[in-house]
Amino acid sequence: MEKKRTRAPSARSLETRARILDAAEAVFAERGFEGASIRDIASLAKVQVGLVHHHGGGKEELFHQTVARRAEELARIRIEGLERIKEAGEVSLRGILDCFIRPYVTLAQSGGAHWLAYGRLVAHVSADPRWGRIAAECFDPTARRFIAEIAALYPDADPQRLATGQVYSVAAMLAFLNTGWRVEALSPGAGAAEIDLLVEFCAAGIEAMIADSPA
Amino acid sequence: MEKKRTRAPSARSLETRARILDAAEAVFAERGFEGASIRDIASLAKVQVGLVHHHGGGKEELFHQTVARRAEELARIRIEGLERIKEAGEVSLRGILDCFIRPYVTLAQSGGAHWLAYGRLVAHVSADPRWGRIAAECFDPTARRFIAEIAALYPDADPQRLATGQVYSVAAMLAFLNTGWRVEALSPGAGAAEIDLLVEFCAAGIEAMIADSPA
DNA sequence: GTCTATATGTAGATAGAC
DNA sequence: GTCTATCTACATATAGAC
Repeated sequence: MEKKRTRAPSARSLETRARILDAAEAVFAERGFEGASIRDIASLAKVQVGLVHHHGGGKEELFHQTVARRAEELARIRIEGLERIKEAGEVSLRGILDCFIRPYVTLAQSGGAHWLAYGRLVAHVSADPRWGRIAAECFDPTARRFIAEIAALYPDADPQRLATGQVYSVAAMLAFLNTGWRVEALSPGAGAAEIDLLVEFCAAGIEAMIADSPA
Repeated sequence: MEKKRTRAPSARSLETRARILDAAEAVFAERGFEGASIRDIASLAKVQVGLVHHHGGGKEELFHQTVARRAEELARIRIEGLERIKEAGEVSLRGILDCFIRPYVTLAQSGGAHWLAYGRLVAHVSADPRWGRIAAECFDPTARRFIAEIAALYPDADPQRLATGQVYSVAAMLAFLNTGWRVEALSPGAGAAEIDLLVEFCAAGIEAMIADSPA
């Protein structure tokens, strides 16, 4: 039985809820699911412990919400970019991968600490099969959309190989985001070049996989 | 002050210690550091809780030992393969990457559940900056050795790009190991082909990165 | 919606007998 | 080295006043 929706939440409630999600994002990202405590999240959000349960609905549900919130925004940006290059008729493997990779990396580098923390959070989700359902819900639809676009470019390629290439590309992107020794040493203009190289790595890898003798 | 070494440990003690490390490996791999409990590890190893502390020396130290144990064996196998192809004069980018990737994947697929669990364990270590020191100690020396070999093949390439390529390759390899939807569907002969494709992805990606305009 | 207080379980670690 | 028993701390979750 679902909770009945009685009334729109107050502005104060919405702001508290956002503060809790922000705090949860930071703490979950830094220490993982089990390492994070509701108390730390409450303290960072400057609310009482009980309020975190009230808004979050338990620790697992809070974790789920934290991952899902930015995933929706990210998916929207990525799909918009994809449709933009399709309308412009500039579809290419590198262009498609760029639409997938660049928004995430750019936001992590210049979009404030939130997106940087989110990168680590996603790394935790990806590293642990336990969160497979969350990953499937939040990330698979967009990933499938991108794989379909690549498949349209290479109609003869084995779809499984394209999917594998996508998985490897996501892994490389997360490694890029979460390997601090690089991002910190970046001079202002270097960021874009780094992204270009990452896209090049993924694109060349995928091309090589599908050029190899088909299964 | 270090503990003084008085006598060789008994066979019984060594076997208990191995059982504890095996159990710790399985539980840490499945639930991560914080999610694992000493009690679960003790229960799986069929020993008392106090014994886990006695042999492991605290939870963090136990985690460290668990990661380090197989890392040493893996490093040895990888380096041996590397020296074998060097003596045979068959050094190539794909050959080097193959020496790095194949032993790990092969062990995970056919070396028993231990190595499969170890793959997940390493994924946890890699995903969390908190374990940077363990990763540096256990994995960096071997990684550096392989980067040096690749650098010798491409003396004009930017060493930083080679290091970046290595990081991406490791990420792709871990993704391959820990993405169950593939391994389970493998027919006996398919495993080798999958490894070839992974090596091809990484090699082509690295080649493309260093072929790009040097910084 | 928010806060105080508390219920209940389990964590890591250790002391001391054998 | 091994096992029993226990210490202390902190976890999640909730009940109930306001």
